[in-house]
Amino acid sequence: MTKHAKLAPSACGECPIRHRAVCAKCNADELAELETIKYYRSYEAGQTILWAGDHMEFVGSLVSGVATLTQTMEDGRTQMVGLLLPSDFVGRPGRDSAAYNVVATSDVVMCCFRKTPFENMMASTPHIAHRLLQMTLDELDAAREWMLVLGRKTAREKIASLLSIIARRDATLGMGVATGRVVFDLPLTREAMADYLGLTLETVSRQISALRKDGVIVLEGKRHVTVPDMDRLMDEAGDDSDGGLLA
Amino acid sequence: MTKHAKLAPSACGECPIRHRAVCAKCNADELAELETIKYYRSYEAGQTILWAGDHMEFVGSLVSGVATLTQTMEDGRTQMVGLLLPSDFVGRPGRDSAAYNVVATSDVVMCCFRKTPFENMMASTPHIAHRLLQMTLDELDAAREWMLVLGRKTAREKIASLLSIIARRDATLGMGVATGRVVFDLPLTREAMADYLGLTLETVSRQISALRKDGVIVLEGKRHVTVPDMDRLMDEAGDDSDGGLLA
DNA sequence: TCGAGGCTTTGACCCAGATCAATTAGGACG
DNA sequence: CGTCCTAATTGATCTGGGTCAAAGCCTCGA
Repeated sequence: MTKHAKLAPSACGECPIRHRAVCAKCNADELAELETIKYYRSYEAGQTILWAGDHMEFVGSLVSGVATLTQTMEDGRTQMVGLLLPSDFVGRPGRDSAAYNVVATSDVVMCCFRKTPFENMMASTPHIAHRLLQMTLDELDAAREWMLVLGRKTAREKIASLLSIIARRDATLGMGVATGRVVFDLPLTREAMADYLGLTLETVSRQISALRKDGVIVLEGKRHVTVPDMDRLMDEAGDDSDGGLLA
Repeated sequence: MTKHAKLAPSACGECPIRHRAVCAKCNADELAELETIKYYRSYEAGQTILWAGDHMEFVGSLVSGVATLTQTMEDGRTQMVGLLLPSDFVGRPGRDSAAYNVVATSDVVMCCFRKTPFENMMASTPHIAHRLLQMTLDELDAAREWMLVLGRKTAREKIASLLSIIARRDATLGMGVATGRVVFDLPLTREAMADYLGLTLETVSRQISALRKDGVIVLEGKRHVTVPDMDRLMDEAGDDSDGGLLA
């Protein structure tokens, strides 16, 4: 999907480590140290990267691909609680196990930092600690934003919310704010969307069809989406907010 | 409600500042410094403590009473995204405005620290920064736990989840894990419960009646609840998890 | 003691979204 | 170029929870 190079603008263009997670201020010494504890991992679509409760040996960030955080009840009902897109952070500094299943939705490449050295570094460099706190607060805001979607929005509004979040995210990766015409590929199956939105996949399909019929979106194939008018979509989402979601 | 003194055991019993938020390691110097920037505020039931977007001049923790974090859509639909009970933390270190409305559900006393000095202190004392990160991660886990409740549970399970969380919380304030018989007072109106659970107040009322009829809970008046068998309640909640929620 | 007004409960009915069940695309591959 | 397999669409029907409406029940103040 998204190539590493394509990511750079949204992260930091001036240092060798391109991930927002760690290059808040680009101190050369810290970056050099980070390089020494860095490695890459890749996963295939469908593979579970971490099971809830698993010991975590790294923290890192997505380089390419899409992964989801999911929670499952014994009877099989599942709820996605976060969507990880390139440059998103994976891991819980200071915790030694995963809280949720992390599943690769497409082929995934992740940039990992070994956990203990990373945490030591965090303890000694306040601005990294601060950056992590801010990122965690962002995630918390996003999660709470999503609680409103799950608890109070209709199926149509839920779909529009999800589409506008993905569109916005994709568009701003390129640069600037998403307005007017936006084009992107859905990184999720209908079932994954349903799990995210607390719906069934049939309802997701029906509502997408309805939005298409009403001209809010244009579909080519199953995944390629054109939004002719971003404002219209945001309106359908019943959304005053300006961003949010995405772990 | 809960008196400050009653809180001490759940916080730190060995230092003059009893709030979990800040006494992670009880360094005397830090505590003395905290004392100099500390003050109290109180609010009446129903009063809005902060509006979303408000400038925040303090961070602090609840001493007594109950407050809620709520989000509202233009058409009036509202979703509660967090429940603040005594010892819970209020504020977003490093941010200068509130993300959600904070509303006092009962009369509230809050212990506040002036924001700038508190943040300076945080920047200079890594263990406080670390503690805040851990608390934020707890909140994030709780929020995501709640996403499962909102997205996938039935009305009955939602009610049981809320009751078991409040029961557990109340019981463990006293000490130990909540099992067997548990007694507590509901700190929320039916409407507030509905806003928390993404239901209507009528449905909340009906499901509470149903749980009473089935002997899962016993009610005296509208608010005083006895849970004869905590395991039974957790079972109704469809919950394998062990805690969670509560900002 | 008696209202008045705010919670709460309960009933009757309805509808958005779930469930069950076919069909219909798209690929990937021989 | 078929054919197999999985994702997606579409239809028919059912139901959990919403909506509207009418009592009940505390509490507080006169």
